[in-house]
Amino acid sequence: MKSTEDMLNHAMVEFYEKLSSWEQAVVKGKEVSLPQVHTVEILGGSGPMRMKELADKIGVTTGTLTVQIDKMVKSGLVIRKPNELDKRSILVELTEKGLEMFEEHDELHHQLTSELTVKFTQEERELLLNFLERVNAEF
Amino acid sequence: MKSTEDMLNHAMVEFYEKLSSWEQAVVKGKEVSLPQVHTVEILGGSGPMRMKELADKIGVTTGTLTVQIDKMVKSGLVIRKPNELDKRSILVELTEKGLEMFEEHDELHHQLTSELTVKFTQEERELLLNFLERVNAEF
DNA sequence: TAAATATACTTTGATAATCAAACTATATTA
DNA sequence: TAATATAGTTTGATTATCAAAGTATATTTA
Repeated sequence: MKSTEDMLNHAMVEFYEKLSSWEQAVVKGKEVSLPQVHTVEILGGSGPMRMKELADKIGVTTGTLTVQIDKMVKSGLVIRKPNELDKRSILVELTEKGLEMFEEHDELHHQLTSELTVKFTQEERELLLNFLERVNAEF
Repeated sequence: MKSTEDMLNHAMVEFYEKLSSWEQAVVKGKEVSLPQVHTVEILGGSGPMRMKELADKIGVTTGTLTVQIDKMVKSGLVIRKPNELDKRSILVELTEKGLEMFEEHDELHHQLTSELTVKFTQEERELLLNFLERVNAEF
């Protein structure tokens, strides 16, 4: 008999794997790459961010990110903004077009979330939200 | 005021992003690549699997997967097994060494899960497990 | 304060990952 | 049986990625 912790661990990994596959499938066939959507997703959720911080979140070096952001600037998704607080760094920010892409993508996530919790009562949804927020706070 | 659904959606995406960063950080500096760990994770969780199915889960073409599996066979993590039920396909299976890597990696996940739910009561953990299992079932 | 060290980002050159398309073999459908 | 579909591999070209070196600004240390 497996412990609750084992099963919880397994369920979390499974959820992650499935979301990962879903994300891959959603991006497939679009003109933007997965890392680019990932970037839009992060900037849309957290606002303008330094290169280093963004690179860490995505899991690439700043060298790699520089060329990726170059492309995204060229395609009009983001802009580089000087950071007055620390002139070594710069801030990457979504453009209007980037924000639109974020909102489109977020809408897909929203639909997915609805589908995944279609059999939940409103009370259960609120409880799940509470749990996830507490889990995220520990990260 | 945002709706519960909006917030739930946001919390799910945030959880996914954080787990994604964590995974990246855990693999960093190891001799295996992220896709390889991903493969080990999937095979460890679901057992032997056809190339096509595995490629879909990871989000790459079978061509890409063939060369990745070649490397993993060479490094002793997996083997190819004939599939008697359909001779066009083959099954990819973890070796003893691959299983060890899975268990090592799973232990890290286990630790993480413990940390993330450290402030949960046993009852809450069971409820979260129930929710996640229901969410996973809808996917 | 001045010098030394650290951090943020970019550039460059080499390596590795990825894809689409062509190819082989087996299954399924007409 | 013939035609079509599916699973996997190979190949050649493209793209992504990294490590290391270079530039500029901050921070620390002597």
